[in-house]
Parts: sequence; C-alpha cells; structure tokens
Amino acid sequence: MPNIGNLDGVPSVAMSTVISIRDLKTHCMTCSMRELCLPVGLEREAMHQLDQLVSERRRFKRGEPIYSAGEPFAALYAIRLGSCKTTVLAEDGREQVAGYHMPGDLLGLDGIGHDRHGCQSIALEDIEVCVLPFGQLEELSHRFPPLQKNLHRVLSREIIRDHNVMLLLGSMRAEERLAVFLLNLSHRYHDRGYSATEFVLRMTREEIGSYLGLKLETVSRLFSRFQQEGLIQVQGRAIKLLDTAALRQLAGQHG
Amino acid sequence: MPNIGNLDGVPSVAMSTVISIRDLKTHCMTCSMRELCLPVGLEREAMHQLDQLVSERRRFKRGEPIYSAGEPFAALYAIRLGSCKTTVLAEDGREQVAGYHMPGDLLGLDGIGHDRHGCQSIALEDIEVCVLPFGQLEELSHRFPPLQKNLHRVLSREIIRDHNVMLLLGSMRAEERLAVFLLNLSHRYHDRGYSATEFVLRMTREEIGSYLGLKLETVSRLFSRFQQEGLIQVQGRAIKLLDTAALRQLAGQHG
DNA sequence: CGACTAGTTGAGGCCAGTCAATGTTGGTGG
DNA sequence: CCACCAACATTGACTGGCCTCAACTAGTCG
Repeated sequence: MPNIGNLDGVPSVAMSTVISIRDLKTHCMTCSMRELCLPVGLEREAMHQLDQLVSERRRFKRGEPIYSAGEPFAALYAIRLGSCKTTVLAEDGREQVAGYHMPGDLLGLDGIGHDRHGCQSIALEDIEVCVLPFGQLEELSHRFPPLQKNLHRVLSREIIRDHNVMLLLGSMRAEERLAVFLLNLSHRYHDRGYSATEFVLRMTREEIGSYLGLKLETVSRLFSRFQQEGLIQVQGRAIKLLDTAALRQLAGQHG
Repeated sequence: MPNIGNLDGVPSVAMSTVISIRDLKTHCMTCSMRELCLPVGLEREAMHQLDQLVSERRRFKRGEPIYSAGEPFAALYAIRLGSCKTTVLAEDGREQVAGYHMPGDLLGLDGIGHDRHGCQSIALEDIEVCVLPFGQLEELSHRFPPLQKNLHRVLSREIIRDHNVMLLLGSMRAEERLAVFLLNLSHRYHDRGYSATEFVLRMTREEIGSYLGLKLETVSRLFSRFQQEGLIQVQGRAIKLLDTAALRQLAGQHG
C-alpha cells in the first residue's frame, strides 16, 4: 500500500495537518474508495451534499492517534490512504487491538453510543482521513434515506465483523487464528486492488498477537512454521501466500 | 426473572404464538422496559407511532429460535420477558455464544448489514418479544430524529459491548473471565430491578464456557473454587455473590 | 558506532483442555 | 407419586498448547 509523504516541520493542529478539501479537489465522487465507504450507491445530489459535509481531511504520522479513548465524540473518520489499528483499553492498563483498518474503512463507530470515544485509533503508517462530523451526517442521512441505510449497514457490518473475531478468539487454536488473519488481510487487499497473495504487514508481531489473543513469540513461531510447511513466505513483514488452499483448510473456511 | 407460562398445544406460526398487540393493551408507553429499549426519551407522538409499528408480539419456548442464521432479515426483536442467547456459527460447524440477552435488549442487529441474519438467537426460557419491522423502523426514524439517534446508539453500543468481549477473550485468564461474566449479569439484573447479588443462571455451564472461550469443566471448576474461596455461593444455577469487591478485583474492574 | 526496537528461537512451566467416572437434577410416563 | 432417563454438573488424573523467560540476531536511527 502506498504511503503519502511526511509533512515534517509543518505546524499542525493536534499533531496532524488540516487540509481544506477545496484546495485539493478531492471529493467523494472521485474518491477511489467510495465503493467501500459510506457513499456506496448514492445518487448525485446526495453525493454532492456528502462532499459538502466532508469539510476537512487530516493527515497523521505513524504512531499518532486519530482519536483517543475518552475524547468527546464528534465525527467519524473515513480512511483515504494508509492504515491504522483500533485498540481497546482496560481500566487496569491492559490493551488489546480490536481491529486493523484500511482505505475505505470508517473509524469511530463506537463513539456514537455514549458521545465519547471508547477506544483509540492509532496510525500504523502515514495516514489520511476524511472527517465526517457526525451531527451533520445524521442530519444528512435524515434527508437522504439511502445514506441512512448505508450508515445502518456500516454499523451492522462492524457488529458482524466483531462476532467473527469473537468466534476466532473463543474457539480457534493459534494456527487457525493466524491463518484467518492472513486470509482476511489478503481478501481486503484484493478488494482494494492490491495483490491478494503478496503484501507487507503494517503491524508488529506483538500487535498481531494482541489482535489474535496470542503472544508475540507464538506469532513469530507460527510464521516460521507456516514458512517451513510451504504455506507462506516470510521476510520480516513482507508476506507471500504460497498455498491459500491449505491456509483456508487450516482456517476452517473462515477466510 | 419471572417466566411467562407455556402455551402447550396452541397452534402457532413457526412454532411460536402470535399475539395481537391490541388485545393485550401492552404498548411501548407502558412497557416497563422502555428505559432500556429503543423508545428511551421519545416524545408522545413518536412513542405513539412506534406503538403502531410494533404490530405483533411473539412467544417462544425454551430452545426455539427467534431467528436463524441465513434467514432474510426483516425485523428487529425487543425482548419483553425472558432471555435468550445469540450464537455465531462457523462454516465447519463450530458454534459460539456471542451474547446473552434480557428484557429491553434488542436482537437481530447483525442482520441489517447484509439483509440476512448472520447468527441465530435461541430462547433460554420461555420468551416474549416485540417484532419491529425494520423497514418501517427506518422510515419512522427518518421522520423522528430522536428515534434515529436512539437506533444509532443501540447499534454503537452493541459494538462497544463486542469490543469488551474481545478484550475478555483475548487478554484475560479463565478466572477473570468468569468474574467479569458474573459481575456483568449482576449489573444487568440490577438495572432491571432484580437483585444484583442473587440470581438464577438461564444457561448451562457449556453455554457459559462457549461465551467465555472456556470448556464446561473449566467453568464448573471455577464455580467450585470461587465458592470455596467465599466469593460466591453456587447451588446448580442459583448464584449468590458474596464478595463483589473481590470479584471486581479479579475482573480488573471490568465489572 | 552504540542504543534501541523488532524479530527469532530454545528450554521449561503452567493453565486450561481432554478423557473419564460419578453425582445431581428435572422432566416424563407408568 | 415415584421410578426412570437424559441432560446437566462435578471432580480427578493426565496432557498439551501456549506462555514465560531468556539469549541472540538484524535492522534502524540518532
């Protein structure tokens, strides 16, 4: 996945760079991610209104939070470029990765429930997001039923996704979890026009482990074993899937 | 929690009994669960419209599905009485409990995403639900912004809930999981006007285990140990919490 | 070049799973 | 009403998968 350049030294709000959308002439209409994002299937007028709503985009550098737990909830964020992780924090400091996000994904859905973000999203690489003020989005979806429907779908799909993670964490063994993880990434890269068999992980072994409920050593060992068994080829974070059929078998057709 | 009576021998649609809401004069307005359900804080007119929408209620007996995976999605279900479990099914037949639901809870949210139910909800005891046709609900929420907001909140809170389960499954040990589970039930019974310290489990050890990512023997052993340590008193499915402070400590303040 | 982070690999331990035997409970029909 | 049966639950002995601890390597950045 291509990075956008850094913006070192540029003064910014909250460690990020605010960009007027008018300056950049990037609209939902022409966004390559629109088929994965909220505006799926909207007619011209609704799309135009949505464009108006996306008043700003923001860029973040690796490690910066797009939003943090406890912050008042004001907007959803649609990823244009780059990727991030969402982590849930326990009171005792325990932290767990709840998801990895790519272009077209919508962030911050958990904030709606209590007008406050319950988790945090952190950039895994330089990332660019569209800011969708939620009050305006609700108002707009109120005028355009198809947009409302899309919003409901996005929320519901997040629930479905979470259920699948629960299934993974609750009933699968380590090797199955990793197989599911790799196939899931493969699938999502493919949807975005990238290779389904070759990609570069944006996260550490520890972050993968956190997501899968495993320790980093276990993840590392599994990568080595999968490679030895000819399922994949690993070179640090560069992954090549060699035998997706076998992986699917391992994953119990979850991929 | 009180049961409603069985309805043995009464002919029914889909193994359940359909009741005209007019006959029973039970409306959202007078429903004791409205503060936990969708109509929270709606004004009179919206509440009235919502009443109209709830055209039927259904009763199910223990073990019957309220809806099943793969069924076309048509409606949400609000629990009036009783409880149920939601289970996710993997392609290989593996099954996992994704949640337990009580009066006031809304079921079927995962169906919105693909117009098809992705999991199933099964009655744990005789249960009575209000049927909320989703098309009409969307249309109504379109006319009443506060209802729309409530719907968004409900969806988002389900996501938050799922995140907490992921945290539990991914990073907690068996005893912590069970402590969280007990405190969560306690909290929810309390919210519904029941005792926070004495309640009767509606599910088997195996179902608890499925939800917590543990085997039934482990759950059983933990119950015994908790009892031995004076944390709880167990008599089959009857539970009494004796030392909630210690449980909370165990749970890492997740309760 | 040294400090640091990320990743790999090995040895050993422990928590939860597995297998198995036994006890308990609740619903059903004689 | 009670005997029976099946489902549910408890407990023990043993196993094994993943975790822990630790050493080492490879890259990266100031």
